[in-house]
Amino acid sequence: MAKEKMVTAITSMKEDFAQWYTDVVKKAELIDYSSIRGCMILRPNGYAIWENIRNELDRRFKATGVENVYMPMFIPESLLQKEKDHVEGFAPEVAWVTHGGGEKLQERMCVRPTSETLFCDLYSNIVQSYRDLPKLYNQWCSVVRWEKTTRPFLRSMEFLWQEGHTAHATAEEAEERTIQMLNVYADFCEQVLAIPMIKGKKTDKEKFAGAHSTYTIEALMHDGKALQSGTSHNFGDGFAQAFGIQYTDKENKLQYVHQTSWGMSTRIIGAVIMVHGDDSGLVLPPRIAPTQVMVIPIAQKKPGVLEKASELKERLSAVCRAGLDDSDKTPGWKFSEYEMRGIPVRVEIGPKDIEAGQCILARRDTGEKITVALDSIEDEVTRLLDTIQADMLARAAAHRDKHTYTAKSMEELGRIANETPGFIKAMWCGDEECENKIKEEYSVTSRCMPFEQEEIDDKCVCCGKKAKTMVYWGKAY
RNA sequence: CGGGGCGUGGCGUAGCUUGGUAGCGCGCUUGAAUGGGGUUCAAGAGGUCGCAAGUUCAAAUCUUGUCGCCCCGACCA
Repeated sequence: MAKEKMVTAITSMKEDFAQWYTDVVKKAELIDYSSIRGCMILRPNGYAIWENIRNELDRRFKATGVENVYMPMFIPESLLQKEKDHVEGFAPEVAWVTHGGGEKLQERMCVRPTSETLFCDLYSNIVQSYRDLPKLYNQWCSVVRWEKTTRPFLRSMEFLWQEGHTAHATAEEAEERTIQMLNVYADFCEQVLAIPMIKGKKTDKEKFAGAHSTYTIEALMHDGKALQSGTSHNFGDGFAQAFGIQYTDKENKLQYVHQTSWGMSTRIIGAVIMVHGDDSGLVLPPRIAPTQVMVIPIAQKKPGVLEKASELKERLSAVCRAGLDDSDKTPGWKFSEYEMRGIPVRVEIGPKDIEAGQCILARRDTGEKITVALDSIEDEVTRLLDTIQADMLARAAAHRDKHTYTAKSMEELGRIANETPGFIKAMWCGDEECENKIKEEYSVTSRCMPFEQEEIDDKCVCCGKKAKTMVYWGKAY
């Protein structure tokens, strides 16, 4: 009977994946909807995950020499207009400020949809000499895009992210940095979020507005849809020319800088949910979980139980992020609640255990329960958290591999797209016409041209002409 | 922006076709017994039915408008 109640709380993935997703974000109390259209409230459970992501990423950025700054949230229209492709790409989805203090503004300002233009404006002022380079700046902020339809984490009108903006003396250095940051993202996702990524380059059609080239990491969700999880752009000297960012080189010649930008947003939390979650709710990888271990006392009013549980929590706090629920809810209720919230390990301790000098550890990812001696609890929990982290990555990788297909013909590609959602590897001639045709016919888009290429065939899957690259195709969020 | 669905105590809903002033479950509060998978019993508190106009003696119910949310497409991190 208890089980029945649990499954009614969250729609099963199989029944309706979209509804399952919405149920999880709400029931795990990650977000709440706000009274502003398309904007979400990050509640403590959700924001804590973002804080952990931010801390971990920030540490990794700084290890590569990046410094943090903060830019204004408003961009004057004239500044936004400077780079042609960039405006065209973003103009349809910017929010405009037209009045201030009751007065109409002489020049309207947009709320930043991204800050390339502001960074370029800054760089044009502070870069004079080759000695001023490189500039490796990053900012943590929110941006606004006037989206038509929104979903928690995946697409909201305002979202939190980081945007890194760098300026370099040479094209080679810029390209190197672009790839370096893509690798930072991919490593972070695999090691911390336990999400395996496909690294690759976007086709011209899919690249960022104003970019020379865009690199991406792509993940596969449980329902077989792809999610672009982070991007790194090489701008070449396009923005530098538009904004006049020039420096004097060693030969006393004026040169344009070469720039990059790279970003990861709260969208990545959507990936964590959709890669690891199950019908009981969220499943958090230990390294990102705000609470890694929750101690649940059984029969807590019996003498000595709460004291022992509290002592256990204190001991565990020395080796991990531990919590104790001593509320007067029943144990069964607590079990379900913390499963829904995705806490990796649960410790059960009751009178019988105390007498036997042991406790029970339950894994969130597999549901497995083991009995361990209280004496060695720190070691056992530490090891179990590592095991869970590794197993989650392995499972996600196995799922992705199982749902990665190859297609040698349009028919095959179409059949896979319609019947077995996942990544589809297929050869491509490089012609945008073929790319468009595949999208129109099967509503799959090119996810990326992976760094790890395979020669599936020598012909383009669409037109049959000589193939240039292998492309990952898929339905995307 | 197209197509579909939905707004009724905190949450989930019944009532709407055929107008007569709102019922149920969960949750919440208090007390007691429980406690190893959402425990049981008892007593309580809580709603201008999304908003605005209109029709009517009378509107949750009918009409019009409006706002919002969810899902599916087209566009984007």
